[in-house]
Parts: sequence; structure tokens; C-alpha cells
Amino acid sequence: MTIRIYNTLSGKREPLKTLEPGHIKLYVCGITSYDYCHIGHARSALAFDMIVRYLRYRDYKVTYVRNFTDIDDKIIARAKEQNCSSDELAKRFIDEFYIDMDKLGIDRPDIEPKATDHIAEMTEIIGELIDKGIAYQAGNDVYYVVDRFPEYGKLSGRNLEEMKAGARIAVNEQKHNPMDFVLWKGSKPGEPTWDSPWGPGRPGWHIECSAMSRKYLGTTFDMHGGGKDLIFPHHENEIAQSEAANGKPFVTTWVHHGFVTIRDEKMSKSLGNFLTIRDILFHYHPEILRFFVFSTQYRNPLDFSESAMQDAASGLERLYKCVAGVEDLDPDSGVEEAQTVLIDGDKIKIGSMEERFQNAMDNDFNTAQAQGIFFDSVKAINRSVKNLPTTPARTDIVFLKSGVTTLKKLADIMGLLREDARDFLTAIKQQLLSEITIDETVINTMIAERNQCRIDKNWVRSDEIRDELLANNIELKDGPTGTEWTVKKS
RNA sequence: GGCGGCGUAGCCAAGUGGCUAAGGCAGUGGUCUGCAAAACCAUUAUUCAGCGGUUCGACUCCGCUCGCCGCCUCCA
Repeated sequence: MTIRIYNTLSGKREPLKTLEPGHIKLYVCGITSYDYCHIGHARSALAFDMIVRYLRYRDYKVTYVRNFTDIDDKIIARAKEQNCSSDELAKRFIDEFYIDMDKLGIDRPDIEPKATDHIAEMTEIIGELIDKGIAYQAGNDVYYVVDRFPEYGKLSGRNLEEMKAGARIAVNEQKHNPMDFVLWKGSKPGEPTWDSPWGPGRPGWHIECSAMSRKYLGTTFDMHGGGKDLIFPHHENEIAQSEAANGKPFVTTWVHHGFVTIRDEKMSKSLGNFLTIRDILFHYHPEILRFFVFSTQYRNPLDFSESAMQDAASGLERLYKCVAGVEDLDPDSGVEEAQTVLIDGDKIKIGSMEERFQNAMDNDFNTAQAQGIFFDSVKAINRSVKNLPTTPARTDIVFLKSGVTTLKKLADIMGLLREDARDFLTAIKQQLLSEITIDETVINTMIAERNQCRIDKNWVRSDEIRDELLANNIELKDGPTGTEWTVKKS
């Protein structure tokens, strides 16, 4: 099977092709660091983390570059508000970004260039564009001549005439054409500034990525990613800059992920409807957020809500409970001579898990379908464990344990089931416990009293205690090894 | 207005023209249990926004209508 990926450039799912056999060069647009990251940023980082991990699992070598935009109008404005330098502000939020990424268990890309470290590479490209007559200096700024790039609009499916007609961009006297975009901005007093052949200034946003991708991945590379909102103008402009400067195709496959929405509206700072990553991680285990993010295919919108997070938590718990159950099985309790009790249908489901997972993931990284396969396999594993006799066949135990090993290996590609199952279930319990009023020692005292009542067959009092605990969101579970309790989700 | 996407059960969500429309959450019935809970079993879409068309056959392709969303300005 080959991996098929939706390419924004062609509008179709295409078999993955690489310029060098077995090697994928990937560039992803990272954050502009001027504030804490919200869940939308988390989705972006998670999506490409999953993609890179899957490609590596499929034996591709991946060179993954993700940049930081650390110079930009918003950074300058925010730094002014906070009375610090834009450099300090950008550095601070890069540190905060790493804190969030580490908590989410996201691997670092291979290369993480910062815009301010690559000014020379940017002025070099701008110079090349000016030499080719594709850029012009106007006042202290340098602009790109959109009319000189005939393929402008090929990524976003627009044409220049329509865009000019509907242009909503503020009129800028300096520009020859309203669609021309800035490559170099002359500096205003008090702004960070770098020297250039066109006077002191700073780079425009789009040129960063053209310069840094060329430095680290070459003039033509395999894959470029980002959010759907970057298709126009950012990625369109990158193509225009890079292809005009290099005279070569820029990127083979463009990968764009969907937004996180709240009540079906895009999460954004201007609407004020965003939640930061740390807001979420305050209430939920990081794997719950990951599970939630991967419950939908990466290109579709993902609507955030408390109830969706609760559903995700319940689902993930189900997976962990299965793992815990199988890990509790003692291989020494199995005997060679016992007959298998596994039914064929379950054996097939468990045995084909990896192949089915690959089919789902090969189809444009369909994590939603892949999660379905996890659950389908878990159902088969749970059913098999349930049917195990007191002296089970050793082969059955070995088979189920290998099923769980496979499950964990595959789930790890989405960053799931990385924790020890018992620890995870305990951590979830503690998290929920911290949000209610009852104390753990009180619970244990009440359980002890209830168990005495149960021995005495005082069912009335025993049920009273259980109801009391339930009123405090504590649910009891009487098992062969004693009474366990869980915090009921409200 | 231009361009793009989406509309599948109470909610979420797969489904790359053809075997019984995955899976999760929630619900209901059963097994287990003193009763519960968990787990397991069973069950929940004659139907895929609506209407036409292509086809031997369409949730899947085409057209129109309705509804929602995004981009066109910084944006993951």
C-alpha cells in the first residue's frame, strides 16, 4: 500500500512521492511568538507531529523544519504595551511554547530556525528578485510585483483579476499594484531594525519562509504544511517568491489542516473565543487533548466543547482499562495443555489490527478511522479476556499480550497510551478528585464502614453510605479484590 | 460578490460506485452482583440535508436548491 495525501495544490489525494527515495523534506509554518498558544496551535503542532511519526514508522527518513516568526508587527506592538523589547517578548513566548509542547509530548522538529537569525538569507532572495525585475523599491520598502508571476493564485485557486476587483486591502500609495506584497519594510523610529541595501528595516512575513526553507531544505522540497488560513496569502506568496527567485518548482505537496472551532466558529484572538493550551491542560490530561484532536481527520474542522472533551476522556479511559486488564494477566498462570478459548473473529480482529491501522493512516492520515480500529480491537481483546478460564492456555495469554503491545505501539504514533495504564487511571482519578470537595481519607473511612455493614448484611446502611458517596460524585465498585471507587464525571 | 469546504443515528465521527452504512460517547435490555458499578453480550440510521440526473448499481460522480463554515486583511 502506498500513502496517499491530500495536496492543496492539486485538490486531490495523491500517492506520496519524494524527490529523493525514502526521504521527505518537510517545512511547517510555526508560530508568531507574542502570546501563549491556543488549542489551534496545539492542533497544528499535533497534526504534524503525528504525520512525521507516521512517516517515520513507515520507514521514511523525514527532515522536519518548523520556524519561529520572532519579528513582526504584532510582536512589536505587544512589546511596546509590555515595555520590553520585541526580542525579549519573542524569546519569552518561545520558552512558553516549549513548555506547552513538552507537556503535550510533541517531539521537537529537526531544525527550528528563527526569522531574526536569517536576515541575510532574506535580503539575498530579495536582491535576486530585484535583479530579475520581480521586485521594486518604493520609498523605504521593497515590494513583489505580482503581475510578473503568471502562476500567482495557483495554490488558492484565485486569479489576479478577481482579486484586484474585490481587493479589501488598504490602498498604499507606494505600491504599483494593490496586490503587490511587501518583502522589506523600512523601519519606523523605535522599531527593531537591520541593515539592507534598501536602507534599515525588517523583513516582511512571507519572505522568511522562502529564505529559511531554501537554506535548510533546498530550492525544491517535498512537503510544506500549515493551517488552512495560511493558504492565502502566505503560502501563495511563498510560492511566488521562491519560484521566481529560484526558477524551479517550490514544493511538491501542500498539506493544510483544519481549524479548531468553538460553537462552529473559528477560534481566534479577534473573536476572543480562544482557549490556551494551558487552560486545557489545567483540567485535562494531555493525552485527552491528543485523543480529542485525533478523533477527527486533520483536514476537517474540530469543534471544541467541554462535552467533547468528556467524551474523549471516556474513550481514552476505555483504551487504558483494556491495557491495564491485559497487563494484569500473569503469563505463568497459562498452561501449555489448555485449549484456546479465543474465537476466530476476535483473533482475526486483533491479528489484523496493524494492517487495518496502516490502511486508515495511509489514506491521508485518517486518525479518526484509526481510532475506530483501536476500539474495535479493544472490544475483541476485552471479550477474550472475559472468556479466559481460571487456567487459560498460555498461547492465549501470549496472544492477548502481544495484541496490547501492538495497540500501544500504534497508539504511540498519535502520542496515546504512553503512560503506564495504572498510573494514568490513577492520575485521572486524582484530577477529578481535586475538583470536588470530598477528601480521600473520608472516602476510605466510609468504604471501610460500608464493608463492615456488608459483612453484617446490613444492606440498608451499606446502601446509604453508597448513596452518600454518590451524592459527592464518588462511585463504588465492589470487586473480588475489595471495593474500588471512581470519581463520577459530572 | 469571488473562491473553497461541510451537511451521515440524541451527540461526535469513518465510509477511495457494488458484500450486513466502522467506531466512540450517551441511552435501553440482559449476564454478573445482596442491590449497584465496572466489564461483557445484545440493541439504537430500509437510510446518508432536499430535489433531479448519469449508471446494471450512488452516501460516494454531475446539476440545482436549502443550511452552516472558512479564505479573500494579521491568523494554526
